[in-house]
Amino acid sequence: MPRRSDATRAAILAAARERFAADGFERATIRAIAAEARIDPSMVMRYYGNKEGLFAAAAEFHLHLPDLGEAPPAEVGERLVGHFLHRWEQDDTLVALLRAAVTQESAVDRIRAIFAEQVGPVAARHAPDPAEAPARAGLVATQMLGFALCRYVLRLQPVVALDKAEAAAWLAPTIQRYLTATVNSDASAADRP
Amino acid sequence: MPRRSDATRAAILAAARERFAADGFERATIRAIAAEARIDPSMVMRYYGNKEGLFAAAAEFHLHLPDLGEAPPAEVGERLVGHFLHRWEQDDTLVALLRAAVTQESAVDRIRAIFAEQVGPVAARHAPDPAEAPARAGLVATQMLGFALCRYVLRLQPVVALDKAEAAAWLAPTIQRYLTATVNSDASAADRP
DNA sequence: GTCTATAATTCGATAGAC
DNA sequence: GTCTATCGAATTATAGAC
Repeated sequence: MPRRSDATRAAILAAARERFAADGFERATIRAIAAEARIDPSMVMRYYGNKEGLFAAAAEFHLHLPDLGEAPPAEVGERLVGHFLHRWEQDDTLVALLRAAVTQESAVDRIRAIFAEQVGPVAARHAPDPAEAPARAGLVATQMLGFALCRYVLRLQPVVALDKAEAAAWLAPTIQRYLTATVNSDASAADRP
Repeated sequence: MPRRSDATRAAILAAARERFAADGFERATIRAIAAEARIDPSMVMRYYGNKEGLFAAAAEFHLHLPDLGEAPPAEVGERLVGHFLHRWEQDDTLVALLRAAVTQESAVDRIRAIFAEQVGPVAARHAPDPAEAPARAGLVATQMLGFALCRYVLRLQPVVALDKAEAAAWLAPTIQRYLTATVNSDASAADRP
């Protein structure tokens, strides 16, 4: 049953995501979050106990990956990259997680879980050997999180300048290889004109 | 001319790199850095003015990339990846930069400069069109910084478990393609068995 | 050069009136 | 549920004795 305070709670979480994403865990103050939500700081404590609890609630995140089980194997990389690029711009949660992960172990745990539970199965479905799924999901993480880091946190100009189609064209073959390539196959494919 | 206090300054910088790398900019306190350097906290202030100045001094970083001008074009990715993997384990500076970049704009500037000034020329030398060098260096940054993030900061188990040879085998073709591939060439090369 | 003492902030968290 | 007032802790930074 919806509580009367649900609107307030939602406003707090939205403000928290915004501040955590923009400033990181340490610099985002409860006072600033409360101000942005136009609410009293003590309400935040009342609802979420402490700053860590607030972050945990704000950093709830699902990739909502589509079912790639029926996708043509050759298009898995492309579809996964497309979904990632789209998902990041829906809200600030992943950027907040990324920024907070530097000092908050709970943020790291969340990111770990996302790739293990949400990307892992995709890797298990498409890897030559399902036992390699964790390693392949990890490699996907290095590229996708690295892209998000450079684009949204570090704001490296050449990376920010890429539009989504360009970014997808560069990243999709990488992800495709991490998910499906046999070790050392195609290791030098890129060299051929 | 070397000052008498140079040994002290070096000890402070080494301790600073260690604490910044382990805890990030906010959580690494001047007190803790001074304690690790076995020196009085006020000395740190005396030498470096403030925490920001200390960080700037500690985050001086050079990749020391070898000259890849004479390298076989097909091996540029492999060599660059090998050098990166080796360089990270020499000291904590890059990890410190990565951790601090979340809240310190000066750390971001440093990272930007590293890729623009140190990786950019490699890209300019080997890209089909030198005008694309910044974009290609940026793509290299997404993968190499993403790998460092997952391995040293987030410590994702499957990524930590890779030994250097395995990591290089996976990453080298990616970097090779970002540096040298014509757009859309080899986009589906990884699909072939 | 080195250390003590402390100023000046800032923030998370709590107590309690209404 | 909401707000005021404030505590207590931690930190950067400074002033000044030795």
